[in-house]
Amino acid sequence: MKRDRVSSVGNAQIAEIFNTMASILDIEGANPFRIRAYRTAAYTVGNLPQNVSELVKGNADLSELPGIGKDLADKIQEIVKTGTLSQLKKLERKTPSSLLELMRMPGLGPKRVKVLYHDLGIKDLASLKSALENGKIIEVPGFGKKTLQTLREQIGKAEEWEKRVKLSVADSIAASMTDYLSQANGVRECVAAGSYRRRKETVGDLDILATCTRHSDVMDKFVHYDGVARVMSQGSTRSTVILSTGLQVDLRVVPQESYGAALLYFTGSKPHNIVLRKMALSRGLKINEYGVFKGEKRVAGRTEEEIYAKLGLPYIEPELREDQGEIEAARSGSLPVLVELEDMRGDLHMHTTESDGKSTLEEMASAAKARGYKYIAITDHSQRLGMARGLDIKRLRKQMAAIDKLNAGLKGLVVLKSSEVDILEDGTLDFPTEVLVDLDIVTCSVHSQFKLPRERQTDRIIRAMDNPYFNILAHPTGRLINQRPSYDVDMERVLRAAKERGCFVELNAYPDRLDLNDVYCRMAKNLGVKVTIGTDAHVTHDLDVMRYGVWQARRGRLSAADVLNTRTLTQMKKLLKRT
DNA sequence: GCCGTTTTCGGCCCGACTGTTTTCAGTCG
Repeated sequence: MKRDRVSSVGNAQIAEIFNTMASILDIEGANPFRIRAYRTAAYTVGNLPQNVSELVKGNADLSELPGIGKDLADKIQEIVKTGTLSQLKKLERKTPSSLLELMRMPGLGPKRVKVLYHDLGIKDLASLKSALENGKIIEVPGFGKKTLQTLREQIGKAEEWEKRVKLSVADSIAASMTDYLSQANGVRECVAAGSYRRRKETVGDLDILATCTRHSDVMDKFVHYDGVARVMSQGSTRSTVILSTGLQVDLRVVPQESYGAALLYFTGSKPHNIVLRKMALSRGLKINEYGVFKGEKRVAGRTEEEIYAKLGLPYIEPELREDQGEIEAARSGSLPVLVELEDMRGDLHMHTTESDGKSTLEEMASAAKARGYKYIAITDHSQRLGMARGLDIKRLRKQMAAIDKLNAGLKGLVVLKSSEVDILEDGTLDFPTEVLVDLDIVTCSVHSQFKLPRERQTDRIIRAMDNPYFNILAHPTGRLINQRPSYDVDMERVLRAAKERGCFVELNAYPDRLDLNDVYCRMAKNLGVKVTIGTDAHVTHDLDVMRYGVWQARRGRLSAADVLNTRTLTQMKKLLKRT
């Protein structure tokens, strides 16, 4: 099958153009629903598990996508064909897109940015800075002393706005804060909601929800938490603080009977909640964070299940709440049963002291056994990766013998012989066939030449898969969250190639990687490629990062059946066989 | 700009807190 791959317009690029359109229209004071339409479209396109460029080429009807009508479908066509949007260019002549950087500033929204631009010609952060210095802004209506104070404080801290922390970081902060707040007087429930509860790979701010008795000091305790650098706002039911790490934390307190409604509301996502609220309205009900109401009367709200039930829906797992088809699936009874940590029977990616790990083969094996695993694969690096003390053939053979010896004395756990084999620049593997044939599993990854053009990088990986001993593509995109972007690769083509050849892709659970991302997990599932969740552990306690991998898999809608290492060893070995 | 078991026009989710005012707009989630 010949595939057209000239397009370079990605979904993210289209989404960004629509978001820019929305913000500019917002500043111009356009119809708010028109603005929302652009944002909705950006969201839809940005989270789509297919490449929109491909859909355009296949003459698909884009207006069938949710929130996309004829007009936006045409605009997508234009962007795919030309890389730009003429209407955006036109708008930018009147309202420069540099104003968007002002909008990102805490306390500045569209209305104020518009006033600053029209009254004082402030069009970016630099001109705002000089205006703050020469005292001009005080003459503008709506800007008082306090606002200026905040702006002066924030202007030099652009890198801190909207800073998102990795899920693992949010996880530990959430644990210590909910622990601390639970000790306040009269606190009943206390949980972290928001994108943390939806297990997004990064978290912008932490949303904590508490229920308590009437005279609780939980709010007071919250603003006096040790790590608080600044109290942004403090009310009786909601407060916001900034921690010294820069993370924003919101605490919301509601009565006991509203717990479910508040949890639902605070977990989001916003688009998910909007759909639920609309559904409620069509049934003559109203949903807010206090409950489901029929007129003045609360008819549900204690639990989330109760609220979904009022809408005729089964419970929807937080990881699915993105308005990406989960509500339709709930309605039709086709929600996936998501994989759980308890489903995991083994871990197929870990290192030992033989390469760059910190624990020995025996230590890794006993730690895995303690976690209830039935099998693990030892995947030390191959010879090319000198930096990580990659094993040459001689050392690998020696390790294989050591594994045989270990297995002979092990009960309940099987250690599989494997290697994390480098994919060389020309797509060949770092070990010859006579070595690969003796391994139980061959895991392969890209550790060099990250800057290859998309076409060549994709071809390189697929050529590697042509090797009949190739089993698993590890950390398929090579990205490090907040540190290094993915190398340029056509993941859809890689996944199709994996499917054709009987290969698997890894969801690397290491918190800095979480690679595959959720969108690619869905793509893999849709294309019928099984995913293996591996920790890439370099020390025994790293085995515990499995839960982040499982969370990511759940966001990717994977069920246990979609995950290779939920299988028994026998079942897995059968699946690994390439015919 | 989207959308339709009430609708092809007239709707479009809902509430808290702040600052600047003096009854509320703007921002945020």
